[in-house]
Amino acid sequence: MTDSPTHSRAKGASPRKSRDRRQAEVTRAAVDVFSRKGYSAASIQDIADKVGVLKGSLYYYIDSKEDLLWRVVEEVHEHWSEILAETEDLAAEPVERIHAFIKLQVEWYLNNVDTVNVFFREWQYLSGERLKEVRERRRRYETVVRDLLASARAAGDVSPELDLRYATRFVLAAVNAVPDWYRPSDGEPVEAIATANADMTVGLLTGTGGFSARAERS
Amino acid sequence: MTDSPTHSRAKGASPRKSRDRRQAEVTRAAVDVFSRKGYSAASIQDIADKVGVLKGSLYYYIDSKEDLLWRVVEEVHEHWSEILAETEDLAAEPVERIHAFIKLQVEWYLNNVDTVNVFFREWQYLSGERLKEVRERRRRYETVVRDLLASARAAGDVSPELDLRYATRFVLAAVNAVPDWYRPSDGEPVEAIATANADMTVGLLTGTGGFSARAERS
Amino acid sequence: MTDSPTHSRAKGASPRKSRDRRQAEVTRAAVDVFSRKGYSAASIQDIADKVGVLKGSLYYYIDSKEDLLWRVVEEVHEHWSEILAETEDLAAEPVERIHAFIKLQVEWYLNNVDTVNVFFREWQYLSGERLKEVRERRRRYETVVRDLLASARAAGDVSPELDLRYATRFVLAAVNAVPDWYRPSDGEPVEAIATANADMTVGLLTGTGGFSARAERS
Amino acid sequence: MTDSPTHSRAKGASPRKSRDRRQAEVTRAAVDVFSRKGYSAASIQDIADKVGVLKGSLYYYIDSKEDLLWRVVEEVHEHWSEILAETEDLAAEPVERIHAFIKLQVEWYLNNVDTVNVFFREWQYLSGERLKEVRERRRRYETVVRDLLASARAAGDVSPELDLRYATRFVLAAVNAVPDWYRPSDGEPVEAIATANADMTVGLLTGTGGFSARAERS
DNA sequence: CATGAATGAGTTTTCATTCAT
DNA sequence: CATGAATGAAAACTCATTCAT
Repeated sequence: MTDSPTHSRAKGASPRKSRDRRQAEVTRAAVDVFSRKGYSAASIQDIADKVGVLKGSLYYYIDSKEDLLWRVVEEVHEHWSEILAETEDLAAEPVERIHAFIKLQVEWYLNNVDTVNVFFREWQYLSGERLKEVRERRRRYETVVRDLLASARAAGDVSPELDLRYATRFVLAAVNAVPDWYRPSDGEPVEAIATANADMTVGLLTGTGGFSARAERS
Repeated sequence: MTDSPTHSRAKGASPRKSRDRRQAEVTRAAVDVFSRKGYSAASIQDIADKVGVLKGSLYYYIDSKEDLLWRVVEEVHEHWSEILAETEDLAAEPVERIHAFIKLQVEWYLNNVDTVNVFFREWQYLSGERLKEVRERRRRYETVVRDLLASARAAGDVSPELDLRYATRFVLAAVNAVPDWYRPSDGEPVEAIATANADMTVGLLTGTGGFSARAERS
Repeated sequence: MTDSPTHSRAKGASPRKSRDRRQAEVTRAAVDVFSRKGYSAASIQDIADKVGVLKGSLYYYIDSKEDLLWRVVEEVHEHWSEILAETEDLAAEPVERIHAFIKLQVEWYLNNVDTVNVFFREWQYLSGERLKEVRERRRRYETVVRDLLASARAAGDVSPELDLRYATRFVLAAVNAVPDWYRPSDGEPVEAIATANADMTVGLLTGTGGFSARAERS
Repeated sequence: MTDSPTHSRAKGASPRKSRDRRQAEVTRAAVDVFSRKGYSAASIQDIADKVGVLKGSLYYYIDSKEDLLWRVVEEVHEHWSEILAETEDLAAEPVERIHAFIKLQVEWYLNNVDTVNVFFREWQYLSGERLKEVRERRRRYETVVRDLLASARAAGDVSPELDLRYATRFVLAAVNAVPDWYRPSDGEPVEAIATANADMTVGLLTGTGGFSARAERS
């Protein structure tokens, strides 16, 4: 009821920081549990166990289970904002921008496999305003990618007959599918995978090479 | 439509048939509910409501909730068996067999979007022996596809440097992703999508064409 | 709806007899299941399985689950009536009548272990009038046994200080406990056990011998 | 009655103690309900009602219904361990040790009639490892009793012809049967019953007296 | 007689959430 | 901040019983 911050901060960081650290810890635990069990099947208990506090104590950091999912989703949203901005800021030919985009995207996805997997598999369990927001973000994200492709087409780098709808789906599928089969234990360097993927996809779009070429390049 | 094989049943189908019909009805309801809510979040109640019986009555047709998921999974397994057999029986060049395989696969996936989606999203919720079996089936399925690609490589239709692991994943990702974005309401004919997909993927593998070429062919 | 007994009796016994046979079969199955699982834990399904009919079909032979328990109880009741009558009819000294009673009782109990076990363990699950009747029968049974002991005391065969309440309980405990540890597979002849038990108990009452003497006699 | 060991708890006991008290309360309720309805027929609801909490709340204290039964069983197991140790520690003649054992046993059984009744009637509903453990404990318990009798025989206190198997069963039956007919409301002092039972059984074994003698001694 | 199908009330168990201390 | 305790709604599943055919 009465908060005396000075008293409780004898040693260690500020309470603000400590709280943030806890928050992050909780989110990380949620990502881990959700990615292994799935959002619906996971229980608050599982996450509390992972964090090492009692179930009830979690509610100091969250308002609801959905909250936890929302944070995961927000992480991806934020990343999307950044990557789209970065890509747009790039002073380069459309095709190169596309290549950069794919590479960055795959790289981040691979470095955050669990987060990404939870995002793609579970976002539909959000409700109300939040559900609407994910839908909207996804729509915008797709639009940006489509625009990217459109500008490449306008620049004459890809066939003028390219069906944008198909191509967009294809590019996104190629990127999104990666965390589905990626196993960190395989030891393949993230960067190599990302480059290979970008090379290949761009080669596909421009007609300068497909699979057969991939090996030679990498 | 209903044939009464014996004279012993004036009206109504044989109990055997009626039961089978019910069973199928229940499975269909399960596919529908699971695909909309996800296996974990779906309740037996939901399915009973859909079928129009009481919750408890469902258990006349099933042994457990997992049973329902299992049936969905089995449908896909059976289809896989068939399609792999069909593909192998095909007296044709490897590349053509690959093309046929992809086309058949995409076609069936699109005609059974919900079933396929439930399969790919929820199979992990199976337990025990069943879980093992899906894993095993998936492994075998992948092996067959890889062998298909290998024979195309051996026949000289694709670059000898093709990395089979990558290529297999890629082909499967392309095929599996389709039901993810397909909306029957879009009105695109299933066959066209399937052909386009097969054309494109084969083009990719053989290096004879990528996206730019797709539009020209179709 | 229409019963045509003549039609269905082409071969085999009269429908009446066939029905009785079925009834007995059902009761036997019930005894078996109840004695292994306990009345509450046993399901009608278990019994139907054992008989080899569908659950619903059982209800042609019974009105309720309790019915089945009741039949088992009645079997014991009938046996009690018989044995008590037999004992009373015996023209012999009280002590000999007691001896005969115990021997007969143990013998029958051992030949009907399951029935007896179900009776003693489950009678309390009866309800209403039936519950009252078992209580009453048990009371009467005990009274008769007590009277038997009383007459032995009156005849001077046992100490005049014998506490009838104790002695009755003791005799009954000795008799009732037998089916608890008896295993038919042990191969001990029923009659030997019964005689030993009777000898011992009578020896105890009359003070002419206890355990040490048992071995010598048998 | 409640001691507050530290000053940190103005009112109410320590959480540890309070929890233990609740646990005990729950177990007591279970004993009561199980002994009246039988384990299978009793419902978690019944027990929750008795404790005065909601059904779901019970699961804060237990893991499953079987858990409750297990606690009852454990109580008896622990008592057995103690009584067997006490008996073995006794520096006395075998016969006296037997007498002491029976007296202690009957006394405890009578002071814990419900617990004991639940134990003997319901232990078979345990499953898995627990079921095995009860069986093993029962076996060991019987072995110890048999050894007790064997040493009495070796000491020459009982007939060398005593059949140990019979005698063990008999002694146990006599002891175990007591809670079956004991009604606390009858007002008979527990100690008197225990002594009488021990006297009688020992008398039987040694041949120094049976029923007739009991009354004189008590 | 027997079956297949359904019912509906009840069972055990889980779980997100709350809140006084 | 954290805990212990409780809540209450909902989940999966069971089962005695009924009944039209």
